[in-house]
Amino acid sequence: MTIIEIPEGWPADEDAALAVQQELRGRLVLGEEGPGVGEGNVTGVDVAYDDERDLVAAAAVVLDGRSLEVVEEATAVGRVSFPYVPGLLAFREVPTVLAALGRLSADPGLLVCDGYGIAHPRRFGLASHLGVLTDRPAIGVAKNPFTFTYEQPGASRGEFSPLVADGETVGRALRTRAGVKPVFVSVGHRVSLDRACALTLHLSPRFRLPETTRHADALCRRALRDALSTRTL
DNA sequence: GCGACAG
DNA sequence: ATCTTGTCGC
Repeated sequence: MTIIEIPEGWPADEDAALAVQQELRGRLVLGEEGPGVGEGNVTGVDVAYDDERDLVAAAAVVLDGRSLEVVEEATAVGRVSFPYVPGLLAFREVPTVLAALGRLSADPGLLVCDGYGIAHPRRFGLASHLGVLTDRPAIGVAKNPFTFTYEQPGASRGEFSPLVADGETVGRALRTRAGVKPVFVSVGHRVSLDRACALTLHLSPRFRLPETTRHADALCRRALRDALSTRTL
């Protein structure tokens, strides 16, 4: 199996990463409504790590936007390209995720990321970063509130409350399952917040997390396990 | 200065 | 993210 190399010129430290982030932030497109619910494909992306061996496995799983059936899967294994720094998560995941996406033959359609979009210290989280680099609509569905504040949304599925940063609404705490902790949705690129939430609900008919991220999560763990057993090191 | 902090 | 046993429940 080929191990994805870290790209030439990849930021080597936080200052360099911040500069790249600022530059890419200028290409962010907001104000577009985005794909309709049930329209086209939806692709979940996720990664799993083995810090011990400095490896990261990424998965991209394409689902049919209407039936949520799997259309295609792809994986890639790479070297960890950056330490985990809150606010710079994308620099840790992007090279391998792009490699996995590049191995798809189907149209990825909407990108559904495990993390945040513009709900971010500098309004440019993982979902925005991947959206801009691929120029595709993207949303972020995170499992934790990060540094943001929010009021508990109502207990019924579909209820939500604003996710706030510096007095500004940057996303929503959205209840995808009655009585279960909400997920945290934010716009990534070329999708409105209303649409991002409607899509998230459609993608989460049974469990708290969207089917896209559930599939991607299972696949990247599998890919990492396979990579570790297939090689001698 | 210290603590918190997506994955 | 990952380290980790059993256990309660659909």
